[in-house]
Amino acid sequence: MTDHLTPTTVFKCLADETRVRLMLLITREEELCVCELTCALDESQPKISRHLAQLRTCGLLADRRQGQWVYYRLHPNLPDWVHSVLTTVLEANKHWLSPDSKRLDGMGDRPERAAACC
Amino acid sequence: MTDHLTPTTVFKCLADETRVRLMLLITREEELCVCELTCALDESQPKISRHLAQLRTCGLLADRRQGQWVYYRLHPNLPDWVHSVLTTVLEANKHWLSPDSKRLDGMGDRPERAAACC
DNA sequence: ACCTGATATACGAAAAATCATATATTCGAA
DNA sequence: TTCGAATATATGATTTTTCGTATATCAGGT
Repeated sequence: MTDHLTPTTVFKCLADETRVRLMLLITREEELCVCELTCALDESQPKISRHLAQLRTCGLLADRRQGQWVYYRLHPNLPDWVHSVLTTVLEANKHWLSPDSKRLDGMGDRPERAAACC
Repeated sequence: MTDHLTPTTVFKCLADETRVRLMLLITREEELCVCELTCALDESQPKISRHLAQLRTCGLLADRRQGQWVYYRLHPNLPDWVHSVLTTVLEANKHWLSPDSKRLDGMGDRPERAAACC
């Protein structure tokens, strides 16, 4: 499903400020819910949701619903090279991402993370 | 000059089929002139030239004129992470690039490469 | 100076991406 | 079953990209 990810497709997905930031934050944090991402990027909810949907449709992200929250993570079948690109970019651009990371870290009332269980 | 390359800028540059192919070919071959790239991608000269200009303006490519030919190479001051992304993508997508590589390898009358000298 | 091949740019037109706003859906609690 | 919080989608307008074609520039040879 994510095997037909061509370089063009992947780069088009990342060719938007909102979407790169989303992808890098998720790469860093493993899993984040929509409200956390909305707060981190300080953008409107529909905007964040629309971009997440696009990343999910392309196969870069996978989502999981838990109660009222929907958590997004890197798609488990992401090709190695895509994963490698993301971590490389993240490592070299932490400063660029820091406004978002800070808002995320300073966010109160973050929803409890509970692994799919019980 | 290429230090202000943000992830967004870089990915926007790569978010076009023609431009990724150009970048990956140049990454593989070190240096190529416009006519070689035009032949490899099998596209019109103005189209190739326009995309090369865009990549040069963004600071991803540098050019050098030698006689009637203009050679393009990765910009010498390219940040490490950009270089790393390019080689990663290239290694993992040789098959995807092969139609272009083949046309390039099969091209007759390729202009002589002469290092800036004499 | 003139011609030719290689490359670059200008100019609309057409296509694609993005956005704000409004509205729908879904879940949990009351 | 009604309500509110979290998330998703639809819609139409606006902006951005991309393209084909025509034209300009520039170097080398005659």
